[in-house]
Amino acid sequence: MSRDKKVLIYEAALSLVYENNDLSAIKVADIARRANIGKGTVYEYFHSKEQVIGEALIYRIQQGLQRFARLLDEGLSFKETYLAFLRHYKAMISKNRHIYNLMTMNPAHVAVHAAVHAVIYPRLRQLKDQYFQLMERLVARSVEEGIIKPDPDRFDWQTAVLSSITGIFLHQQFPADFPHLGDEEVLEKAYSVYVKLLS
Amino acid sequence: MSRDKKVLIYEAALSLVYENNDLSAIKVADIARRANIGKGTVYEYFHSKEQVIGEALIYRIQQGLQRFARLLDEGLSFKETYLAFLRHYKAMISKNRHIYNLMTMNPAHVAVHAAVHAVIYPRLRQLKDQYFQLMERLVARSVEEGIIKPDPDRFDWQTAVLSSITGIFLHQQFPADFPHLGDEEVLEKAYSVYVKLLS
Amino acid sequence: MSRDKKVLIYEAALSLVYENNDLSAIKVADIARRANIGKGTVYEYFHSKEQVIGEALIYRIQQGLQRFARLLDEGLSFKETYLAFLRHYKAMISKNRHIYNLMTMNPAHVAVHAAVHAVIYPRLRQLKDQYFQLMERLVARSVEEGIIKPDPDRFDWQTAVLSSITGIFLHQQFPADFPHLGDEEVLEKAYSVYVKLLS
Amino acid sequence: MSRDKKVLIYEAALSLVYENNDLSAIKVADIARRANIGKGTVYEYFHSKEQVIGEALIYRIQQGLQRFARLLDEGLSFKETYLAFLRHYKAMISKNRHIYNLMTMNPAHVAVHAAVHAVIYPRLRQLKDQYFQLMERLVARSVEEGIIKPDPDRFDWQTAVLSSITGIFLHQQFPADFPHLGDEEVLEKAYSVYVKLLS
DNA sequence: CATGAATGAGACTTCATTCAT
DNA sequence: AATGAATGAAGTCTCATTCAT
Repeated sequence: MSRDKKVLIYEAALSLVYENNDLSAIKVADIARRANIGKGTVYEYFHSKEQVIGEALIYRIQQGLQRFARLLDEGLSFKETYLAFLRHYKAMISKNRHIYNLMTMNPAHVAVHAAVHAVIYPRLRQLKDQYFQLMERLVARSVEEGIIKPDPDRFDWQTAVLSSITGIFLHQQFPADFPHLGDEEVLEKAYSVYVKLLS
Repeated sequence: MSRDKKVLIYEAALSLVYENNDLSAIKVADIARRANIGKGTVYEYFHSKEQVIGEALIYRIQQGLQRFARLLDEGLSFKETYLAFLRHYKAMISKNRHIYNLMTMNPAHVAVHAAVHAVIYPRLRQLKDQYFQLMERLVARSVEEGIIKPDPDRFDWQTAVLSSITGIFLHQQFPADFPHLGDEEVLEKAYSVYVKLLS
Repeated sequence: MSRDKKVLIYEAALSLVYENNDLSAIKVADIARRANIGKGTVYEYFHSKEQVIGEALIYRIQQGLQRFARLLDEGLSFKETYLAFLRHYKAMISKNRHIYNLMTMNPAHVAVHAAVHAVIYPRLRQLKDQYFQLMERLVARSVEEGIIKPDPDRFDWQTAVLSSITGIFLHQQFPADFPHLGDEEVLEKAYSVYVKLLS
Repeated sequence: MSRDKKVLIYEAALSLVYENNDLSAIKVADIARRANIGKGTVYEYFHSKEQVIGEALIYRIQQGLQRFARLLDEGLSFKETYLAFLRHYKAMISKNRHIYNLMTMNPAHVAVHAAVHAVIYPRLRQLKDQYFQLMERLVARSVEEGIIKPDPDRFDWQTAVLSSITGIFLHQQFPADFPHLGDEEVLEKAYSVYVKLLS
């Protein structure tokens, strides 16, 4: 019961995260209203607003990891898997714009409220490791299929994956700059970035 | 005199942006204290806190653009110029961690307070165009020097540049993951990402 | 429950209106303290300070109208009713001096803060109409009793009533100027003003 | 020189009093701008904002008294003088509406900021006496001309004069209620109120 | 368990007043 | 004498959190 209610609150908080683009603009009252519960009830399950949002973000990341793990188990080819992975990223990015926009222009932009960060940080490191472990399985598959050279450097393949994602971001953020490029073409390009960097 | 005082306030605000990692956590009182002026003085020069922070960010971006433009005029080789550009980025990123950290793990993270964004947005587009125009000059130089293939696609070279930066980010954020890589090696790798993607 | 708390706040605000003689000098903190509630609670029931004060004034006017209506239903003679009406006015005036004082000396004096006025205005017109409708009933009674001429002009009887009130004001404001006049004599004079103007 | 500058500031303040309908909404910066002088200059001539506004009001009242005195010396008939007096009142009222509107509906409305009042009060009493002395001369003339009964009671003639003014107010505030009445007719009615009450 | 009314700390912003020029 | 940049006290309003029901 307690588990369900927590998830209900997570989903409410996340839907607001997607809409607001600024974590500190999210109010406890909003979360409660979105979840159709009383404001006080939120505090039956969490100590603070920051804990709600922080845990909600972690919850979403974990979902992404599970989905990624399931995708890896489907036995698809590397390319199919990689494209599915990128498509998922694309979908997530589209829920919350502005991110890339500001980031590339000036690194002096900001990610999360310090208090939320304090909640997330201890578990984020571990989630990141899980994430890259899954990614490593995917990379291994591309080696097995002979698509890239064997035994790529850890830094190189991580850069390669992030570069693929970067292309996706770029297209998503400034579609008007690339009228000649359709969604599928961008995915192909992103795939080819990976291949080029690791061949 | 108005100009000097505004710059004083910009610098105070930016120093807090670097420290705080969350724009809405910055208080006008902090900015004033940091600038060694009274709270009310801030409002002699700006209409709102959001305007202060928004314009301060734009000010910093413009500084970066000027610096980039000067760098391009120094007549260095492409590689020297590109590495200098990446070094500058690296320095800026180091002032404000967390950005990449959260962004790559989950795009459901957030950039700026809506009110700040409203101040920035109208001018950001234009600054981005200037930025990419300068970048285009740099790319052209790499073509002239025969380092990459002629006439690269707009999307491809933008992706290539951003991928170089991505590698820098990665190393900066998780140095512990790459104990074998020194700063200069990472810059070389970032350079080679650009070359590989556009050859 | 919302209703009771609103009335509590109205009464607190009105007691301050009576004391302060300047609406914009009233602070939300004062209202809250007077009502024995927290500052924030005021904002649970009202959007702004101006709304509190504006609605409180309307509330008091409505009370006066209800009282007036009840008085009319008591079946007293015209003179008894009219004197009771004037006595009530007198009591209200005594709560807030200065009004007449300044008004008659120079019309360049001011009534209410613009923001309060914006709250009041839309409903004030309607309340005024109710007020004059009740007054019309009273006037009709004086006709029935043969005290004044039938079918008095609207402007004339309104002027007559206000002139009665004016006498009351005058006595209230400058009692030292009229040491020979007791309260009841003034009421008699005010009554006779009405009769003289409409006979 | 000092005198001229003070008058300049008085006029600026008064023009704002007429516009604002709420004394505490008037800012020193506004007064200075309106007078085309620096904000600091205001404080060369006055100790506080309240002193500026308070003295400006007194200045205007004194002007009215002088004008009234001059009018009395013109040797016009009582009726001509009385109508001229009422016309002047009418003109002043029209500069600042809302006054009557609120006053008659609820005496719980407010006149002036307490601090302004403190400036005005000591001199207002004396001005009022001057005002009623002039008025007494006017009343005496109506006796001489045989328009009213000799030796009217002080309270009665003050009430009569104020009742005349009340009619003017009424018409000014709610012109839509009296479409059948023109400006001159109202003045005639106001005159006749005086006559009826004192005959 | 669930609620939401009540709270008050804390942030933004205004503006009368000062004072160095 | 005149100025207006600088100031900070003071006031409005928000919202996370509590707690009695």
